[in-house]
Amino acid sequence: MAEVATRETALKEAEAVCTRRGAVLTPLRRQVLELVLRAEAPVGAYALLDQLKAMRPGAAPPTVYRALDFLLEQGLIHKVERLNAYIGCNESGHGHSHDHHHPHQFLICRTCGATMEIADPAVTHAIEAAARRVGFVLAEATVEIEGTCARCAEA
Amino acid sequence: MAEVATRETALKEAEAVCTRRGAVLTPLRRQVLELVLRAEAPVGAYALLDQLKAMRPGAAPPTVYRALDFLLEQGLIHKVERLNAYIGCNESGHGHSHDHHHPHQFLICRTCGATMEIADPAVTHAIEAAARRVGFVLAEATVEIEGTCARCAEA
DNA sequence: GACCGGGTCGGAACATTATATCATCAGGTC
DNA sequence: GACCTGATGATATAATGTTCCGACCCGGTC
Repeated sequence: MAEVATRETALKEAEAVCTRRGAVLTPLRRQVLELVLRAEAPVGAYALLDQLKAMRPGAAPPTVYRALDFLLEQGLIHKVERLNAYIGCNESGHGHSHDHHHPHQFLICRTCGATMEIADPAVTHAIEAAARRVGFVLAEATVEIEGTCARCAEA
Repeated sequence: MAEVATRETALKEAEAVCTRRGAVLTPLRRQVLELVLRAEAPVGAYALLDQLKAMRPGAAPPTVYRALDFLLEQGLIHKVERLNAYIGCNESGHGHSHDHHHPHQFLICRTCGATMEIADPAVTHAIEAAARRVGFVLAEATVEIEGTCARCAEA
């Protein structure tokens, strides 16, 4: 499967990114990251916890949330606010080498749940301009677009 | 205070909007709407519940959530996903007469908590274009911009 | 070696946000 | 009156997220 290869690559790169920054991708954090990457759609913290318990019987909510916080901090995953769920950061294409927080947008399919990350410069620019116009100093923008993905729309 | 007048107007208009649609702005719903409008910043459901209890001793979570669902449905309030909080819909300026769901964006100040609703056509258009480009059928977009508002930035 | 300090993790309890379910009541319709 | 519908009352429970304390490891430093 191609996805497996992609995931392996992503994990290796995550490792590299952390090392470069003096952060440590511990086995626990790596496991959680792998679970997030393995999922087809954004995953909830407690779904991750359930899976994690198979490997680590003692796992509790803080176990997962600490790992997620770390991964969010490092920009390796994102949180989808509308779903209270987490998704692997997809850098493909755009030139951010895992910036801690890079501008991005999500397309969330209501039918199949698949969530796609894009980084549209026009959207980013329009948001920056809108903020500037009212003297607002932008720190981070959440853009979550809900609807029907191409595949589900034609079916 | 000007805000009181504004609020009165908003409540009257809400009443009118509901009637026009055959929906009923019951006393409970009206009270919840008023509490939301009265708040300076987005309010959580349980904060509303606490206030509501003063007027309705029997109020429970479903009491508030049902009212909020109705108000969301009617487009009289919005939910701020990043804060799990609710805010009155501000139509001022743009021409939507309480559409059920009109495109809008939030500017959330991390310092003072104030949250401003805007409706920037460029942002809306860029999002529509981005979705169309990948064959995504847009239903609704959440745009929540966090940062520092003009007032807090200069202070 | 002994000691300290930071970072990580285990584990219990708790806080916050939201929903499910069933009962009740008022108003309209047949 | 019997029946339906929409709104609310009331209890319980689910889902999501945090606080707190203590243990442990590891890299310095004396």
